Amino acid sequence: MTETAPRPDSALPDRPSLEGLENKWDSVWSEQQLYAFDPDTTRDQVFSVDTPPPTASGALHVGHVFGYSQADMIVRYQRMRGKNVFYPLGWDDNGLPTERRAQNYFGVRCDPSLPYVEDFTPPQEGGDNKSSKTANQLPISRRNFIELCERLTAIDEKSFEEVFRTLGLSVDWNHSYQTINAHSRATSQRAFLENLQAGQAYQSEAPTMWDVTYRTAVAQAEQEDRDRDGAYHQLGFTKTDGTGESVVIATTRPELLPACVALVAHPDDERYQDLFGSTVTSPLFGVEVPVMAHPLAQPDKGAGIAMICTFGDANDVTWWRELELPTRSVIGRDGRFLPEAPWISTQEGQDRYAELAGLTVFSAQKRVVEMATESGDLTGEIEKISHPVKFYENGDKPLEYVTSRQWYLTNGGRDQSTGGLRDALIERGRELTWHPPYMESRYRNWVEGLAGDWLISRQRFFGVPFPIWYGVGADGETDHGTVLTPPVESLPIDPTIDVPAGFTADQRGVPGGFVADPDILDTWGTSSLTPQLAGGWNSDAGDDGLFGKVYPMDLRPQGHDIIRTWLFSTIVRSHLQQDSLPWKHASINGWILDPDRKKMSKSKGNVVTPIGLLEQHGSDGVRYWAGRARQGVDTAFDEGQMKIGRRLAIKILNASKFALGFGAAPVDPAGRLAADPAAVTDPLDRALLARLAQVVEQATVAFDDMDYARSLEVTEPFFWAFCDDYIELVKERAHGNSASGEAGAASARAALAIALEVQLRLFAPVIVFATEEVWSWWRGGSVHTQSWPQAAPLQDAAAGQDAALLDSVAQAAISVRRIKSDAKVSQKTPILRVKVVAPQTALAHLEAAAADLTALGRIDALELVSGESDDILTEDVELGEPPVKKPRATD
RNA sequence: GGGUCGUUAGCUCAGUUGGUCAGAGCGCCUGGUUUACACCCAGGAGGUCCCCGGUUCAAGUCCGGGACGACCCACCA
Repeated sequence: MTETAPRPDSALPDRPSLEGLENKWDSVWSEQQLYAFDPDTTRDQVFSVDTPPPTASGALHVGHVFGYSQADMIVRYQRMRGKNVFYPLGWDDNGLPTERRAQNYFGVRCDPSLPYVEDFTPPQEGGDNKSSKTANQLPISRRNFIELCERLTAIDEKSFEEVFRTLGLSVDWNHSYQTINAHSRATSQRAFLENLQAGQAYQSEAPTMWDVTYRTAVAQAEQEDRDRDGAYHQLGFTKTDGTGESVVIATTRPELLPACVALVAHPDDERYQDLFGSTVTSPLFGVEVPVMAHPLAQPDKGAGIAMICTFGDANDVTWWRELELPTRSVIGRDGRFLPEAPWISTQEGQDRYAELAGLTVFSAQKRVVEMATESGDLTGEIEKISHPVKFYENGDKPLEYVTSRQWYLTNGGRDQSTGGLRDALIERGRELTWHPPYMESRYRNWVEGLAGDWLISRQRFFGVPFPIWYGVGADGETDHGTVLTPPVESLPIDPTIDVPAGFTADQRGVPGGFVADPDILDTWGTSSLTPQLAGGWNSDAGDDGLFGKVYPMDLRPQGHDIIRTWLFSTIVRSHLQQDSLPWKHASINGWILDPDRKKMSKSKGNVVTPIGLLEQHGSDGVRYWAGRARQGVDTAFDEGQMKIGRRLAIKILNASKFALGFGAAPVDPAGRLAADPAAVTDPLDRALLARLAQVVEQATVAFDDMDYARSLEVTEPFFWAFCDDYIELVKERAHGNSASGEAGAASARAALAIALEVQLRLFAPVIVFATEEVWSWWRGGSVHTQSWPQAAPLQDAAAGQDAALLDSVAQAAISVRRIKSDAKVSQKTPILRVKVVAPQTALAHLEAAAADLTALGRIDALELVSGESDDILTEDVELGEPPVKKPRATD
């Protein structure tokens, strides 16, 4: 690019302003395709970013703005370092949030039994209230429902993109993707089929955590604990040795009494030694169950002896499996008691169970307690407690264990052997470079604590269907052992519509035919593949294809709250699929806390929507707030910081206008700097460039470690000193009003141009709009595609001048200014005479810059003398008359 | 119960490998209509660096113990 001299003053705006810069520059960047990935490239030239796609359903959170801004700073730095940046941003529109939003927005709900309706018009559009009551929603077919979901996500994604553009994210929108579109569905299905073939995906009929509201299985990563009130109920079981003695157990789930399959105590518990191997009968239902020993039983909990039911909690599952107990399920998929309990052999027991059939868990508990109170089997006090209960993170009823056939993907939870999958995944965590490094331990903790493989099937509608069918036997029963798969070329498929090879549509569901797997994949089952989705693994995977040029990605930016979910599941998929890490670096951003140090979240009603902030403080102001926060550190929501950022952006505009207004600087023949370094002859000017070289070095070291905050932290104070001290000092000289004449003016103008241009580059990753605006006043192209500044040319221009000169002069300036502040007179007041006392080293500096210092202080007679103190002091001051004040316009 | 992070000025936070590290901004106080900027400028006051030990010539900084706060995980009979 050819260097251009600063344009004449007329090119500079009279009153520069931040208003409207976002729209102005977003349009230009978009039109010029400034952030477009260049496909003609090799992997080593590329810096690729795998951003977790946001869920476009619902409100955009200020946390998005925070984290995405930070990632964008790292990306912009890499672009300026000459990398060919691959920075797509997709939309995670696959899954439950979209379903729920579509239900509210259109006033519908999915009923898969209904037929598809052509040209369907939903009962409402734009609803957002609490019309989610099922009764008010129109039931529609699955296909109609999915069409509405897709319509809604298109609307939402458009508005999100507007916000991100306004924020100044340097995303290549040409490479945007959706996790529910055909390419993503095909990719997800192909990955699953390959997992299936490799034995990494398997089906199993087992007790799983089940949400009775959504009627779907729920994976470990989607569960959370909530404190709920409960109570210990003491129930007496009767010994069968003829003594009629009772064994009292304590339970918080008395309603599960009919599902009891055994009692269990610790093998070393002396109180129960005689009972092990014997049997007891349950109260109310009279079912005979064995008393068994197992080390998991805790002598100090409850009564020290527990009833095992199928299933109340994770211990029940363990005991049931390890003690090889029968299954007696009482709770159905709708959370209500099942109609029959055939293992109950007494008529009295059957009559009592009949009262429970069809009841919810809550009602059944009430009824069982009543019955046990009447019969006298409930003994002692009911002890109320508060205890943690597992919930689906989106649900409002406790999870229940339900036995069902589900699909699992290996994730190390069951392979804890040395050198097994779990170890391999922990090792992947070590390979990844974490920013900040301590975040790795969160990953490791989670992997080490996994209780089982990844349950990836969901009994929902809007999502990626399992691309499989099962054979139907001659008896009409589904044969889950016969899994029929489609060829990869046919993906994506919907097995409820498409037909497996070798069958015809009329064989669906008939003996000897086939039946579709009715489930969809966990939304993480697709969103864990974002590097593959964005990188074109399933469409452009050859050595010369896109995937070979961008994968593994360089950077994964995300919040620490989704390390255990998104980050982990993505590592699992890449490990299984590509035998590699999905990315080299993970940059982990913190959370936004409200002023009370609580996490900001929708449910707490303290969420601030970002668009208003961007308008009020300017995108540069908001980005500055994000840029001051370090990676991984939870950060207070602080509009004060945004105001400071806005002030900085305005200052950049004003200072630039001023620095460029002194007239044209000599052109650098070598073209490496904004002006001719040979013209920089004044010691003060050289000291400025020497200091700036140090700043460039520090900022570069910081950014190489992805530490945008540190870079900003060294750049910002330099800039303020540049404005308040340096510019003030050289003002007169730059105008040519100095004894040094034209040579002195040329030196100042060159130094101003060089320093300003370098600072614009240093600020560009953070303050994207104001820097671009200034750049456009006098330079060609965009600041965002310039190279990151280098220290060496600045050092050369400084010609060995010690940067400390700048500090000495700044200190002297403070002393001189203090004279007038203390005297409470205007800084314009002349100083007739002053003696400045400085240590020997500083004295030489002051002598070199004496002319600029006298201009700054309006000093007539300046005497520089050597002193003992380390400080720079003033003596023998004689102030002149303050300038005449103009009379005020009023009063 | 296990793990991780934090505690520095009224507030929000920097303080690399122990040696100008007692810092910045905001807020506060005192001044200034200074032709780049009143969305400004100049000057100033403010701190037992959570506590207790230890290592060292020297400790916000390293080690041990503790307190408080935040988050993740586990426990749910």
